[in-house]
Amino acid sequence: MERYNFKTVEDKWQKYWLKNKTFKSSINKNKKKFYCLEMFPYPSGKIHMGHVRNYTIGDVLSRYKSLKGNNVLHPMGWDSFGMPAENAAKQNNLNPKNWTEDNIKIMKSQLMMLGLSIDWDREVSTCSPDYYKHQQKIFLDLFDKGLVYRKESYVNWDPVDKTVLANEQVIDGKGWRSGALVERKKLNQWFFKISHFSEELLNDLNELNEWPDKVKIMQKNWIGKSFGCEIDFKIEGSENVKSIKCYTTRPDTLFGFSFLALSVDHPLSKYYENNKDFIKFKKECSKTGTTEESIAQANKIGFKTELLAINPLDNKNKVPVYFANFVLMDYGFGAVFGCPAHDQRDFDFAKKYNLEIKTVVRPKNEDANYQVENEAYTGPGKIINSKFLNDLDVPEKSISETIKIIEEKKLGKKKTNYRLKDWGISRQRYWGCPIPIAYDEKNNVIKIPEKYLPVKLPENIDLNTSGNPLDSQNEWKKIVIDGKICQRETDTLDTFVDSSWYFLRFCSAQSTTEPFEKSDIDYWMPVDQYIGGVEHAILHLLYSRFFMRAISLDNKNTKLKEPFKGLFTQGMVCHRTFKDENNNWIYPDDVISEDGKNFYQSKDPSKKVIVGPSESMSKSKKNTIDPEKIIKMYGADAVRLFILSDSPPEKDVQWSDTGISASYKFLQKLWNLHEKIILNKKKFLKFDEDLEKFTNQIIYKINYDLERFGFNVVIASIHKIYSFYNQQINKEDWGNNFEKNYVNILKVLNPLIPHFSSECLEQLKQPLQDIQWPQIDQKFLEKEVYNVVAQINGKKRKVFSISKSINKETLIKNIQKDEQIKKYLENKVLIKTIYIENKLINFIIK
RNA sequence: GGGCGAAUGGCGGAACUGGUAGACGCGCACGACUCAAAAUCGUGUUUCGCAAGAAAUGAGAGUUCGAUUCUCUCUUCGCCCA
Repeated sequence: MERYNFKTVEDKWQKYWLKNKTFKSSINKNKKKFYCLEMFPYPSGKIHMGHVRNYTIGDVLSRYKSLKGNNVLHPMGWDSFGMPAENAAKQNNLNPKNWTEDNIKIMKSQLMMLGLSIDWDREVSTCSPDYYKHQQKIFLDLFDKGLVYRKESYVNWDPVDKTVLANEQVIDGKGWRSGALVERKKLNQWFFKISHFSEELLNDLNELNEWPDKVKIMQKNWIGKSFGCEIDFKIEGSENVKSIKCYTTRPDTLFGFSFLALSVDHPLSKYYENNKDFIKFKKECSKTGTTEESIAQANKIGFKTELLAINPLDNKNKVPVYFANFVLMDYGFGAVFGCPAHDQRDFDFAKKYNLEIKTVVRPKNEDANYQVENEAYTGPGKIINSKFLNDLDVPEKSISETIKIIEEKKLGKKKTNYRLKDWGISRQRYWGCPIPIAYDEKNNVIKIPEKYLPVKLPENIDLNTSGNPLDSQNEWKKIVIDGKICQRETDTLDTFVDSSWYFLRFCSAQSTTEPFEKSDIDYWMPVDQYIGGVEHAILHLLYSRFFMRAISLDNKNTKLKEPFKGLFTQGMVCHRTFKDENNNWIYPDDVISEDGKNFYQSKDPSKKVIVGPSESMSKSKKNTIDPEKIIKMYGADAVRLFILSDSPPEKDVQWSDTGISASYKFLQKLWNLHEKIILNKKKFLKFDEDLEKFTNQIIYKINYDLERFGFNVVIASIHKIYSFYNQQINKEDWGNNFEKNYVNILKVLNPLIPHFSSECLEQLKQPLQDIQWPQIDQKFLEKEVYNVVAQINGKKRKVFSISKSINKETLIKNIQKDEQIKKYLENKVLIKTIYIENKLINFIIK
């Protein structure tokens, strides 16, 4: 017998699949299609275990669906624009394009090593002009539909690096690279009008019944629909201003009104442009970041104006008007009324400026003398101190009743508001898709005509300039359109744009003229199963849903709205963390242990290593395991088996060395079993019913578990298969149905350990084209003997093997006569007998 | 602070719509093979108890003949949002 040599076997089949284009997909209307997509990777250098898990899940599913007779589309590409390339290029004096392309080469070869069933003919890379020229077309299409616009907006500005920072590059209010305090700076920027679809994006979540509820709830909260009311506040104390419009979700707290706060960008700010104190205040405000979180955490500051706002429900109630740093121009009208007792921000602000804090809501368990003290009360209760609003239930009645009154008195009107803001897509970066726009001498916006597309990135570029490197590309910026000399837009598109339609491109990856073709997306879309990390639950998925709608809007060819029919979010891959005495992280590779309890540095075994908790693998904590190294050591099938075996796929999995080696050993055992089977020369005479039953039942179970993503349970079943068959081959007579059943088992193994399965099937002279999932014979699924549990007062006392044919009365009688049961029943009164067919009998006695 | 979810042996986890808790794997123990070790194979392995048996699914209550599963309260942890 030979040992299983995974190297030669895996290499052989990977070459075979590539050469035969086994996974090439094309439209076949006679077959049910299945579009399986995993979130494509950013080509950062090497694949990590997270990729291995993600793509293994997708691959098992694709192969399984294919065996089930589906026409499977399983493509792969590269999310290859983005900052890491630009940063790496800066540091190492390289070109981002070369850096990216080198990484793609490495990562592609690594994915090949995993034996994935990918149609590589459809490979796309978002940084390739072949891809982004179509994206520019889509941009112009959305522009024509009025879904793209330009406006002044704030960015995070690093005053030292003189560059715009993404939110995640701002750490504790400082630039991640320079450490400088980040400022808010206004720039003219491009936006997608995602808000046009707010209501639809929210409502249609209800139709996504193959999405995890968790993700739908997150999206719902992100869209943040709220009902409220816009109110006109009359203003005293100024010639210029007669009223200010506010939006509020809590009109019921109007009697607690003690100030009105405006955003520094509110139109009224123009009257204070020459006020030195205001200028100073505005500058102070610019130090607050642009995220909601940073604004919430920032110290609340205000600039008091001479204006007074009048409470629309109580003319005698006149309060000061402030400009305040916590009010955003993007939300409502950039003006809020302050009710300190029932809003924590307002409370903080009122405390600081000594404003009145008037309690108008009491919790249900307090009386009307209740007073808010150390913090705002935002919970439910009843209205107090509010004249005609008193005693209304908060929030059920109070808000709607107040709005009714406000509308009757014509003081304002009901309004729906969304937290979802339009999507800012301008990035002041080089390594992204150029925005196909230019400006003429009068700064008018000019679309770049289609014949000039793609707008390609210039290749020779100095990245070590401050700000956007494209700004200094004077030659590139110049373009003549219809005889007019124009300047190109130098901002590039947010990389989330690239990933918002790549699933469409995969359907027509080869089309040179169109981003995608009607016949292709009619057949392939939507994605039947999308698989990826939960970290993309909001932005990427929401943007893709927006894109599908934006493209479909007024489009004769497609009306599709939801790109992803099914969504699965997998958990992370975790590993223990290690540190040395000086609190430096250490790679698992540099750690040794003999007993699994005490750990030492492999370079210097006298030095102890401190073991930390298991956390998701990350480069910064150095708790990573290199997949390529592991594949080379144990083989792809073993890695696939392990990554699926230890935890359910939606939960985190712990990487363990003993786990992967167990998978490797198990494959050896399977191989030994296979060798014994094919070397056996025995004649098979009789039909073996036990074998037939076992095989049918286990395949039925595996099928059921695969459908529900229970991969870890599937692998438990495979272990059972091994034990069963290993016992079978020690029998004298194997049964004439042995090979048939064994071949079926090998087919079932194919999605999970494809190299191994293909090799075994080939040795048994099985055809390798169009392998079909075995047909289950229902008659072998039925059990003839059941285990029936006998309980006394709900407590298990004995288990009986009962044949199916026996009737209820006889069964109960027989069990009552049983020695062990009898002793419990003696001298007791039998009150009730509960009988569940083929499962249990419960005697209730007293 | 809000939302969502989780908690089961030494460890990862299993248990269909409420019906034998601990499948399967790891680890550990013992045995076989070996001069020995590794590898491999076999047996055992929730806890207490010699046993019969009893207890046990984060804690506490409830519904039920019967609860890991349903309801409520609490604790701890994770994720997302703020």
